Amino acid sequence: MIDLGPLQIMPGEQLVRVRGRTLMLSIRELHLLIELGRRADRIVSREELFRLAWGRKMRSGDRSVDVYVRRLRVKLEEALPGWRFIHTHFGFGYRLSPEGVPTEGGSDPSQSDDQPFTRR
Amino acid sequence: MIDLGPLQIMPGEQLVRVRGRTLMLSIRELHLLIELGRRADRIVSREELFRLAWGRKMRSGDRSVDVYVRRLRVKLEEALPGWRFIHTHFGFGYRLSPEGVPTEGGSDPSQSDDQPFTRR
DNA sequence: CCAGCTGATCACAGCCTGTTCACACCCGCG
DNA sequence: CGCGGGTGTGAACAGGCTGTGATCAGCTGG
Repeated sequence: MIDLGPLQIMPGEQLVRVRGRTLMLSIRELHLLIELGRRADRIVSREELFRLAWGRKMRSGDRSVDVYVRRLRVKLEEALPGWRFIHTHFGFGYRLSPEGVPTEGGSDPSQSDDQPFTRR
Repeated sequence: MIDLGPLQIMPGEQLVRVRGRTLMLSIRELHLLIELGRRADRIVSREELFRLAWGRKMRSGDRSVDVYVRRLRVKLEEALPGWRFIHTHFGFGYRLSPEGVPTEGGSDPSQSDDQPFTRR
């Protein structure tokens, strides 16, 4: 199991939990998140992400990864308002790492940091 | 990995961390910082820095290095208020070496408030 | 056959970045 | 003290890269 603060990814169980609550994800969304999770805190290129989650080579110009990242962001934001999980590295790819916001009644710092100190 | 106190440069991962938090840098900023890091504590001329980070010869009069040094300074200051990393050597070039805010050195009454906690 | 969902693509808007300028500021030197 | 050149900064630009909403077709269960 991959434990990322409030986010828990269980590849074996084929499910993801946020604060104990199971996230409803489609198979693609799930695989994408799992692969991102396996490389948490590291930058993963679109090509590699596609190869990992789709199992085949990405055709140049394919925006599928972007679209699914978007969908994951929506669902994650919905599950944990104010947190940011998937970070864009312009020209490189994406990186998964939980960043909570300090403006939460009760706060849940877990193990990661909070406060993204650079725009975006 | 290049470990410079609170600053960790990971050329392989294509990312830089400050106190464990990932710094959001553009490709140029990243390469420039990496090359500076590889020569930490040594003075590197603009020409060499440009050649290393841009991969080609610097045209005379090109201010790119200055501009990117500036941007790096802003992001580093933002990530670690009060610290100084990139030092200018007039007529020679730049040198990277982390220096925590010196509470000595004489006059510095205006900005005595360097570390506002650990950023909530 | 219909309704609901999901994967795959598009097209367009908007953001980010690498470059260049222009001008203020600072340094060493005569 | 006045210079001339080096350095610090803020902005403007053109393009490429991403974010996003919508559309379409294939499946599946009812």
